[in-house]
Amino acid sequence: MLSEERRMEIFRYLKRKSSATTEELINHFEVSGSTVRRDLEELARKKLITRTHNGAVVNAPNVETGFLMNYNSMLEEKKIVAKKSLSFINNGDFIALSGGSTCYMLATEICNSELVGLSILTNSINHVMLLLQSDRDFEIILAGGIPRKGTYECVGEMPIQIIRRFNIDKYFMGVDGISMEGGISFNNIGESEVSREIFKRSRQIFAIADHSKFSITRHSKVCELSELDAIITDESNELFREKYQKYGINIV
Amino acid sequence: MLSEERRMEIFRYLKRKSSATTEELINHFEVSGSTVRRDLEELARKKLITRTHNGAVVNAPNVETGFLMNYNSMLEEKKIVAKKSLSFINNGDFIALSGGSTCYMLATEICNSELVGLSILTNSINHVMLLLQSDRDFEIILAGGIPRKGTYECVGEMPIQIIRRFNIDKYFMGVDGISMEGGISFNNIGESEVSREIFKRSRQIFAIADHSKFSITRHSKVCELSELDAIITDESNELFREKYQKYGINIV
DNA sequence: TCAAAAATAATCATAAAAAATCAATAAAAA
DNA sequence: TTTTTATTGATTTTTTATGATTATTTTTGA
Repeated sequence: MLSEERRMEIFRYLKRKSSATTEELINHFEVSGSTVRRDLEELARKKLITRTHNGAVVNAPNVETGFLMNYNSMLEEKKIVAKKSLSFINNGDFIALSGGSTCYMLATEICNSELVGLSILTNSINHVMLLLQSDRDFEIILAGGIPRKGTYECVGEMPIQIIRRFNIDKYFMGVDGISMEGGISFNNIGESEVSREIFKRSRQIFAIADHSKFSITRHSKVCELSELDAIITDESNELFREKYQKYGINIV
Repeated sequence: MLSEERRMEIFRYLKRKSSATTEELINHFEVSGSTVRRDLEELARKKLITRTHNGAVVNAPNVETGFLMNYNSMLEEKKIVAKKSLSFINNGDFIALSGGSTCYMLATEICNSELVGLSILTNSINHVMLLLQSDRDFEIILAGGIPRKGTYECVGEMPIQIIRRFNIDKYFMGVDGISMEGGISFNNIGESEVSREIFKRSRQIFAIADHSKFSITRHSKVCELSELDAIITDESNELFREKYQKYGINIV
């Protein structure tokens, strides 16, 4: 195992368990204490964890930082969600993608798929760059406007005006929070406004999110859970599934 | 196998497996360690992977990766033109940039300048990415629409609608052809249409082009030379200068 | 508060890998 | 063709990662 890989794994391990002792990591990764300590030191330097005397604790993830970094603990989960989402897309569909790394993953999957005749609308510059750089021949529409630093999503009235021109078959919406009370919610007003407009113009709406987004309420609400056609996620968490399905919400 | 081809293969291999040791790559591609290391070095330079002591890890796909603009010819000339153009921009200006590598150079210069309070309108995704990734705080407006493969410029009616909302101080227009008969011309209808709209909405218009663009007529005309405020170029070619100035055209 | 225990930090040796250098070869240009 | 340039692999020097050892610091409990 590469040292960098091991550091990533250690971080994931910590993220899953919230914290761990050095002893535990020594046994689990079968390396010496020196190595574990050096790795923890490195992760702490990157502000991903905080060292304690006999181990380490993960830092609260900063929601706005890191679009898709190597240390993103949900990378694998996002990939699963993206693959699942892909199966809902048919040849010739007119789809919309929200911003965010889960939808970016979906864009990657679309590029690697056999789908043809797709039209793809998005306000995310990232996604457009990816789609353009692929050798695939999709019809791409970039709902431009004021691009946000960090997330590379265009917000404001301009993208909304562009979105109004279209009738969308399926909207794949990467979200920041999913909860019974708060519905689908975002961290940013601008992004939620754009999202709401796409929502209005779409025949089918799929919220896509890894399990870490569940039971989280962010400040900008887009819609109720009951307004979704399905929530596509990675986990067959029976607790969530039961709870949501009781309210007639389709979880895939 | 060509070296560039092998590098791409190595990258694909790494993408599939997320990471690999140098040893592994040596065996798989049947080349020496030196070669593998040089290739990895190159891939790391392009920000596609991260080197580790005994191998490499792919970078999570993010915006910075992959976008490699081809600054083929006239690099130095374009830089000169960009630097000259920069001197026409004042703090607080609302400027527009056309697509193309000369304007991309200008965007680079703007990022490195001391200018403050700029608003920058463009239909080029490239330029927006560059400006967003800098640590500068400009107001950026991306006139989105249908992005063209290869040039990353948005064309069609949508960017035009966005452009109509603004009153622009200065338009820096990278052009494909400059000639007495053909005026300012472009290779692409879509791009020239967008350009014409910016032209109409701008108080001052600067055509920017290295000397290779002179005496060339492309199929899509944007405006007459007499409608320009100045042509900014690299060469003090007395022949051009005299010829153009005789017709009252300002060449800088 | 102090001392024992435990963990960390610092130091060092070693093995492995990478970088630098150089010569041979292949490809491209004159 | 010859000359130049780029690529490659072998050789060496340097750097890095690791675990063992020792010193220092922190924790804990009497």
